Amino acid sequence: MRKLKDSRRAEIVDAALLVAAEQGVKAVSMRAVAARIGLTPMALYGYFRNKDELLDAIIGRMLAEISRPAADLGWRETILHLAAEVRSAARRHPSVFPLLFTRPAVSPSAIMVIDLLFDALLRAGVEPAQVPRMERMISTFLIGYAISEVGGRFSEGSLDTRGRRAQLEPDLLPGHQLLAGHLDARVDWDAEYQADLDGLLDIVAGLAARDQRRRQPIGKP
Amino acid sequence: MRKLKDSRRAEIVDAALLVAAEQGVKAVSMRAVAARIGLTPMALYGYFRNKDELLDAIIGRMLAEISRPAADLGWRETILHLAAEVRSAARRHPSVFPLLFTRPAVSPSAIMVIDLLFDALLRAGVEPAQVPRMERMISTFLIGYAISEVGGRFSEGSLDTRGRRAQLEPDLLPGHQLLAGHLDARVDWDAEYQADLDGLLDIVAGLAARDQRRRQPIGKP
DNA sequence: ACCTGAACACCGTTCAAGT
DNA sequence: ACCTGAACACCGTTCAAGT
Repeated sequence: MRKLKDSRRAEIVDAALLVAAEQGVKAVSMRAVAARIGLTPMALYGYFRNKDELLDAIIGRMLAEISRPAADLGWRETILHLAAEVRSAARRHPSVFPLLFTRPAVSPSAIMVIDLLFDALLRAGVEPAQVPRMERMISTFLIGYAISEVGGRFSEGSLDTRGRRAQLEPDLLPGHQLLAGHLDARVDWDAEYQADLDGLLDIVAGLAARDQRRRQPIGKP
Repeated sequence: MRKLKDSRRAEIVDAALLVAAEQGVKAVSMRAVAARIGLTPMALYGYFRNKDELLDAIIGRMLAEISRPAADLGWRETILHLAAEVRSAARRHPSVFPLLFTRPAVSPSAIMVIDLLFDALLRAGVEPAQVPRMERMISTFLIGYAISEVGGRFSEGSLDTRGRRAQLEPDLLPGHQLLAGHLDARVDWDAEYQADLDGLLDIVAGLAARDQRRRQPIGKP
């Protein structure tokens, strides 16, 4: 039932994703998307109530590419898998990814990721009451990092600016001179992501250990 | 020199900030901003090359409200001060803040914050080579968290969705049931921010301690 | 130096109409 | 059921002109 309607919907979302990839999110207009598949702008309103709903569908489509981690992975490996998937989704859809921070995550695929994180945190031994907080922290980091990497906040321009400042105004702040050599260094994003993520997972592990000690009376191993 | 021009510029940025506060960033158009101070849209092009440059000026204006931490604060307190300032800037300008993640941070006020973080991390004892990475991690968290809080990613809607799902599909994922009671709980953002930030600062402290041990041969206290 | 008017090539969305 | 046409109230930006 309504299979035709669904495939039309998918066709529209695909077209929108293409327009975004080729000309940026700014260029995703009802008119441009419709034109790409030979329709009139008004035809889209049979499938999406308005443009925001179309944008939400694009987000959902992008997150749908995230693969489920194998069920036999440990909690740490599960989170690492999801982190890698989120990051590669961002790299595949750099112009669309920033939309994630702009609207609440309600698509089925977003909820899948959240649920998998919940499950991993519970398996890590984090107290249930702390699990939503930890999930928020981890997903904030995952999305924030990916956006910064693809969206330009850490772009070459800004790094250059920082490095140049260190050379031009050496006594700006005590210690800034010390950093001069490191500010313009080529960044190894993979290594940095890994290191930061390890740090976060250490927080999780530490919290879990503390929670377990509390639940287990002293003396009982 | 060119004092008149500067004050006109400031007047325009103020107007843009007002329009954003009252009707959202979407409503910030050259036409609307100009109209608010009795000008023609074209008059703005004497002060800003285009709309993007006006948006950058808005970001700079918002970050300029961030106060410098007292010079005698410890590294931890310095970072906590900046974190609180960033967060309250986000709460003061919820519609404008998300722009931060959208463009590189090159305004003088953004650079001030970055420099102060650099300085704090050096004082914490973090190896200079690790300082830029740590700064990226902390600022990613600060901005990401603030955007999530004000921008709707953690909005009531999405929390409701998660909680409702736990009740409707109890066997969705093992353990999801355990969380049901916590998903709809009212979130204490202040406490959560504080706790997460403490976790991050612990990473910094841990890294610093390791770096210092390495620089200091064993046996020498 | 600072601003305006008119114009161009776009937007999202509503409504009524077509097949 | 699915789509189109015309219209409305908007955009950013260019160019030439005004004072």
